[in-house]
Amino acid sequence: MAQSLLPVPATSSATASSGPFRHQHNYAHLISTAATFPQLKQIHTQILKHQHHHLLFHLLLSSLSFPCSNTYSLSLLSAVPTPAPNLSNKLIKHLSRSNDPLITFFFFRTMQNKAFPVDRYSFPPLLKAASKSMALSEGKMIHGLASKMGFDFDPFVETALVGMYGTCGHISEARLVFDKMSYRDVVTWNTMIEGYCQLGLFDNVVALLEDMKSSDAEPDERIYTTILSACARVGNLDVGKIVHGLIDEHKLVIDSYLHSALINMYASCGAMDVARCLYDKLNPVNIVASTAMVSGYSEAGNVEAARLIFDKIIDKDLVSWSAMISGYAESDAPGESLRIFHDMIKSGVKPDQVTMLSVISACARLGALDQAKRIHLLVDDMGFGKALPINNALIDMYAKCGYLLAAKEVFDRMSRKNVISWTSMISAFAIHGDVDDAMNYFNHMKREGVEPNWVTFVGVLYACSHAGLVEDGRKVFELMVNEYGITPKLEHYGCMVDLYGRANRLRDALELVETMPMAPNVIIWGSLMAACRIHGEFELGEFAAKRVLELDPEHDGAHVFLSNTYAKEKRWGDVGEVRQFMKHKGISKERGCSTIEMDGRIHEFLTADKSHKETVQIYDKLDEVVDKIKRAGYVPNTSCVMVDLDEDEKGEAVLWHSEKLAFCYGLIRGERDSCIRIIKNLRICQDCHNFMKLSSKVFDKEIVVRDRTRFHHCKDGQCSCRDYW
DNA sequence: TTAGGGTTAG
Repeated sequence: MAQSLLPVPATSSATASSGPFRHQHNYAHLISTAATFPQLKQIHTQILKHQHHHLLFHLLLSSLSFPCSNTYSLSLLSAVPTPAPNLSNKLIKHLSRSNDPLITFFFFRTMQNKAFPVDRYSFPPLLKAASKSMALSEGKMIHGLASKMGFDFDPFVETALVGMYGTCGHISEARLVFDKMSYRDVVTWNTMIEGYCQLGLFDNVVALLEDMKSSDAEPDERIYTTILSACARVGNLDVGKIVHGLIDEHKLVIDSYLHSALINMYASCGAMDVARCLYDKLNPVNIVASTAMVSGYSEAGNVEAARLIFDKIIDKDLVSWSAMISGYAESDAPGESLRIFHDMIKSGVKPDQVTMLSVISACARLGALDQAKRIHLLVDDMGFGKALPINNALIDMYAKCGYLLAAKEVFDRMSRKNVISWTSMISAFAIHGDVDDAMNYFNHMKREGVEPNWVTFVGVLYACSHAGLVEDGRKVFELMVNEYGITPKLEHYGCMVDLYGRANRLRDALELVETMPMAPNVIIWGSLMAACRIHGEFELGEFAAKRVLELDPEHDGAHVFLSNTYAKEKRWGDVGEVRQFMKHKGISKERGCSTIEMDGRIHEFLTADKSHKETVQIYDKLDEVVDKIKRAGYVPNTSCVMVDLDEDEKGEAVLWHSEKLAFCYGLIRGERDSCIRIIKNLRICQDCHNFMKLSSKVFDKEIVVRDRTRFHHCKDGQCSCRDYW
């Protein structure tokens, strides 16, 4: 769009006697309406020409609203005559509210050198600037100056000090100032409470609310809004309910802020029923409350409900779009996340870095490499290519799209790396079964002085587990506890149980489950159960499956495991009971689903799927593939199928697994491609694994399959997992 | 019209 020009260009014939620059009020108007930085500079030229130097101060204020003009503004500051105190303070306030409040102190130093007036009104905005930029040392400096000038007993200054110390995390110093105050109003109380809220010190918050009762100040809706927002952030439903109770008790008027804060608190704490009830009473709804509902539903795993609310938001803003994009990115429908993202672009709302993090994460989940590459280019175009969190996400994305080399390239090109970068890379090696590099990078990061955190250890243990390195895993676990002082979490125990289980050390696995300091969850029992299936330990497996069902009565895997186990042992009564229960509850084995990306589109195949428009060719190709690999030694392995089908049925059930269909489609459409990439929702079965290995040799293709937990790179008849998975 | 406090994602 063309930028509006000045009414009369500075190079025109406008002089002191004619045109818009003749009168001072015209300057004032021009300064306030200047739309571009060059326009402002033109006005500057005219001001100097006509010697209206007292207008330079207005010009200075105005120049602050243009980005990247700090040097210019500072030079203006050196030239302006000393203003009245109110104007001087206006400048400080302006600076403190800018996007880069830290510059306030550069300007303030110049102002002091030029002997600009400083009075008690100067201090609150100066302290605000320190808070906003978390600049404790600047804040202390201002505190010192306030004391020197005798303003540190002004209630406004004191409140600002409480705010500054609170924001900078020095809560006891904030409290010290607070306690010494002779007069506290509701804002002071709120500022102190906010400090405690930021640190999640809710006991202090509740105590302070209690103290307020014996003070002159009554808690108002703003205080409650502050607390509710903090409760929402950390998911503290208990205190949130207490606050809700107090609001009702005091019959406070619930304005839209407070109403939205209540909705947000309940939604963030997962209490969607209450949130919904409040939301339905909110009239008119507002974008904040609606966005809170979108996030709440998404987090609760109910993206459909989130979408219904999202669709009704009239003027969607960056936050609401991003909430929906993030909701889908973490759901089972990451493709929808990308579609919404494109809608957002079309609607003209500009994504920010955080939106892009969700989009990258959606790509990672989707595993679609071409999409991923396009998003990477887009992120670079948007200027986010150097941002650390973006690069960390890109590492994860490429790794999960099966392109380990690209992940490593991103990592190598990063000028700054943090623990997340290293951890992402270690986890990348882990899911690709490259335990040596996972270990190398782990040692390398330590040499670089980057301290591993609990997530790093999950990655390293995961790598050990996938490679069956029991002793190494044990050593890493001990290192974590003894040398890094990290208390093992459920995730670490999960890795260890998996490690022992897969390595057929089921007794060790069970012992760990029974002695770990917290209650094992479904994943842990499920992992033990899976290990028992692999190693044919049906008695222990039955025990584990029953523990799984205690925690999740509708767990499909446990029911299937029990049913198969009972059938193997010819306990037909038990088989019938399990089947009956599953039928009654509508539980069935999760249907296998594989996707393959072709010509920029994602093609999805379910087990025995016949809905694809090239179904006939795909099944023909399947017959052809089976013929060819049989000559290379392929023998169908039906051990993963429900055991009471007859052998023919079993053969077909295995033959039509979704990854085989996706592979055949890849063969048909990607003749020239040397690599076929498939994403599968479940673990790959023995038969498909063998099928892929042999196909990689017979058709001379690299086949990359991502299953629920790891990658299989099949080439020349071998798999990177070395058949251990 | 010279100063201090509130809501949404990651």
